Amino acid sequence: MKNKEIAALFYRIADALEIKGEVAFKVLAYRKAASILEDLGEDVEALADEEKLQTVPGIGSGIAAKIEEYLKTGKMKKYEDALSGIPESLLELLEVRNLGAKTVQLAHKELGVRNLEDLKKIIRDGSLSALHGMGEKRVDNILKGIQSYEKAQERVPIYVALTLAEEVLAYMKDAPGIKRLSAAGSLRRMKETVGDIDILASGKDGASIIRFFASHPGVTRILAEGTTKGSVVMASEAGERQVDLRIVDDSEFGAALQYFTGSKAHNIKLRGMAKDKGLKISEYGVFRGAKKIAGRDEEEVYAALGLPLFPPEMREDRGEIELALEGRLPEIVGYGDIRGDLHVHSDWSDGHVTLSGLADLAHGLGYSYLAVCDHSQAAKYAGGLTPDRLRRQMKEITALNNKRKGVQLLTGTEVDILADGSLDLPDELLAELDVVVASIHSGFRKNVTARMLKAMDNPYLDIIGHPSGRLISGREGYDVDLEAVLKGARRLGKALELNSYYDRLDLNEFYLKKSKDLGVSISLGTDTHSSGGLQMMRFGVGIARRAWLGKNDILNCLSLGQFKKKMN
DNA sequence: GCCGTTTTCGGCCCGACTGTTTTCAGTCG
Repeated sequence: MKNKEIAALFYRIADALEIKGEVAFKVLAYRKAASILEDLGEDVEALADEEKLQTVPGIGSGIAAKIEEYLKTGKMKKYEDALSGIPESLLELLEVRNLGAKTVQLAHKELGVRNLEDLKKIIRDGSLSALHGMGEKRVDNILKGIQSYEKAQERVPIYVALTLAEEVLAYMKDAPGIKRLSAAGSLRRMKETVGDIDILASGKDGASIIRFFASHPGVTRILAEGTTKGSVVMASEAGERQVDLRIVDDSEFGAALQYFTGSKAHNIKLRGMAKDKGLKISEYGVFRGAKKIAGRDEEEVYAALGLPLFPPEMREDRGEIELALEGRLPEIVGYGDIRGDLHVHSDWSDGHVTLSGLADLAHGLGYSYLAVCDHSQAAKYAGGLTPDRLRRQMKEITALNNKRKGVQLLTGTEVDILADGSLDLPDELLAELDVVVASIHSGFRKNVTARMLKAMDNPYLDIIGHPSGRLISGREGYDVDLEAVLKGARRLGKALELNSYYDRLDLNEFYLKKSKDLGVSISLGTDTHSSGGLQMMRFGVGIARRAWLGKNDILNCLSLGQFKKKMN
């Protein structure tokens, strides 16, 4: 797939044009096209082959032609034109906070700045502050921007962000005069990775609330401390994170929450709609002329535009607004709809929790079942189970189930898909298990698609585990044609896993959406190895919601009875 | 550059803050 590659080109064209002072809307159009390509579930090359590029909103004739040119020739003339006279190293300066295109252009033209080192030099020697419109404070702010840029604030996995945010939210409950409090931004939309953490609060005395915020013991640096906005840097599990707090009046909380939750694309579409209706929408409310007609709750804000309250996870401008206008917004799975966990390891292989310990944890979450899926023998590094040991484990599970009420442990395995596509346990044993998850754990580049398809031919296989094999923190994943796997799963009536461990979230939201469209069932499993692992289910559900999955698309929304029937 | 049941031209989301200004440009979210 060349989606990301082409998106990167468009981002750079946008940056270069912006520095050159091109009309803002053109720059915006390139940037929008880039972000659409990045998020596109489909292969841009396939779209181009079918001459369907222009059916994607945001891609018009101009961009489509450039994509086709690049696919055909490996070059894009517009890219070369845009970048001419602009050193590539200049583009990255736009990443520096408090430094925008205008200033970059000025520094480049007047002082010959070509990169970050040049920029630092002209700040040191005072030549930047001598330029028109550049005072001491502006230069000072740019310097601060450089410092934080050099600390490289990359996006972190949702788990890291949510853990930190929930800690801050708990702390902020005791802030003076605080009324309502919520996380916002991509965190609230449950994106798989999060940049800055945005928190919104309502209350009367903004200044003292923000003072309270800034004196949180985990704060390592205060970036801004005003009366409506505070911004700090805090330590987290994955290095430093910026946390922003906004304070609004309680009567504006809904409008502000809607606004700061985004996404940007979703909000822009809403604003356009509002305008067509003669309304204006901002973070302070919905207005007809000077009269405010909504703002207290998000529901009220959406209702003023004739729209239902969208779950935050759906607010991406991927067609949700249009569907809602037709009254066809799908009902998506809720966090409380999960009845069990379908991928859990015990201390029989490489997990740390005993079988009864797992049952206790599941009981605590209100589950009615939990599938014990330890590794099979080929996974020697993980203490995989031989057929004999698995039989013994099955006996112990049965005994445990007879002893206790409430949660049922299901017998299962996460069996390796071997090099030839066969499974690492004999069929007659697989036949006795309640749940068979099959995964690739070795040979990531060797015939993965064919092996998965062959594995699915096995009548006892129920679920393909972590089908793409990617790790969000870095590993690319298998060399696999997921489209073919999806189609195979549909043909053979198999389910695919949404591995809900935060660093996997695999399948990702785009293939989940495709699975839903094809009618392929999805199984949520946390791949738990430790006592905290079962808590990862919320990330899986969050991603499932982002993919618009409903209860009926997910195996573990079934009751125990329904599930067992389906597995037979 | 994109887009269109008022448009194929003329719009394109909105507001705050900051710093630099004599009324506004740049940057950010």
